[in-house]
Amino acid sequence: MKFIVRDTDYAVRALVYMAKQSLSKNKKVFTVDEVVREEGLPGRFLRKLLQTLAKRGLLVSNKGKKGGFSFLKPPASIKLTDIMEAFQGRVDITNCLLKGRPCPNKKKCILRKTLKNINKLIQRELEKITVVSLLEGR
Amino acid sequence: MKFIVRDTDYAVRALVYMAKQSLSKNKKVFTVDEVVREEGLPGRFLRKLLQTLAKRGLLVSNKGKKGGFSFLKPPASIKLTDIMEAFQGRVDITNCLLKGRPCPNKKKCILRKTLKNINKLIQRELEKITVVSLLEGR
DNA sequence: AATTAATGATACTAAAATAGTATTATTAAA
DNA sequence: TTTAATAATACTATTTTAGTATCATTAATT
Repeated sequence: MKFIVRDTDYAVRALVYMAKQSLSKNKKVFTVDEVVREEGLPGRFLRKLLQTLAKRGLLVSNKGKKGGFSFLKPPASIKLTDIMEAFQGRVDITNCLLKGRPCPNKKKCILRKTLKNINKLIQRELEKITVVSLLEGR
Repeated sequence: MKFIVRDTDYAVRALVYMAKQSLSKNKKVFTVDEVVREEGLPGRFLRKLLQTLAKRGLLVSNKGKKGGFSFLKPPASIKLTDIMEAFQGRVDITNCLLKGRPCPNKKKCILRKTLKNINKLIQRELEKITVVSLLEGR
């Protein structure tokens, strides 16, 4: 079950690396190439991901020599859900299918109710996880 | 987020229909064509799905004239998770990616722990849902 | 015995999603 | 002016999804 997509996964790795360097060495600016070297991620692809995070207001980007990406929001305030939303939308496991047509049973569907409740819980739990908590393992 | 795949969705619809007829009219055997007519699902596709359920031991199939599918397990004992497992494996949202390579951080990854706990909870909740509870909406 | 109406098994296929790559433009420092 | 970075956007290969198609088998009916 693909709950966390690859984009999110790669972005998390990049951010955790950046947070680590930022907290331990007070490093501020990171080029895509550096992160790629350290984390072994595909370069052009990661660049696109970091661009997305910049558009989302989690990072700032600076062009030109000495340019790169840095945190706009402090990494302790970046939730896993922020990153997930950037790449896969809000957590939503309540999908019903049936070929585009609306489910004729939406109102009384017990599955839907259950999934909605589970969804809230997932949301709450994932909001507790931040880039820093991922780094520190707690 | 694709939590319930189309196969599962279609299979659930078929089984709920069958359970309804079974409980209200004491109907026992259902052809694919009948279910397709009533539920508007793609025929050849549904046939494959019901075959899978038969292999899984939820249904029995009978070939030939007057053949069709009928419940092996009573519909009140068929859990949503049984159906999901047939088509999408066990509920597992704890996937880590990184291009095939094992995540170097598996042990202390807080995300992994959190997802494992959530996963257990989802499993427990979905096991409460059966074909009959879906039919009755409770 | 032949016909009909059902499933069984398996191969095939079109479309969409995923996971990237490639190219050209822009920008800022040295 | 050169170099080293990101920005934007188009392109592409692979995989997954959502089916369809074909032929075989089986059992009841005639």
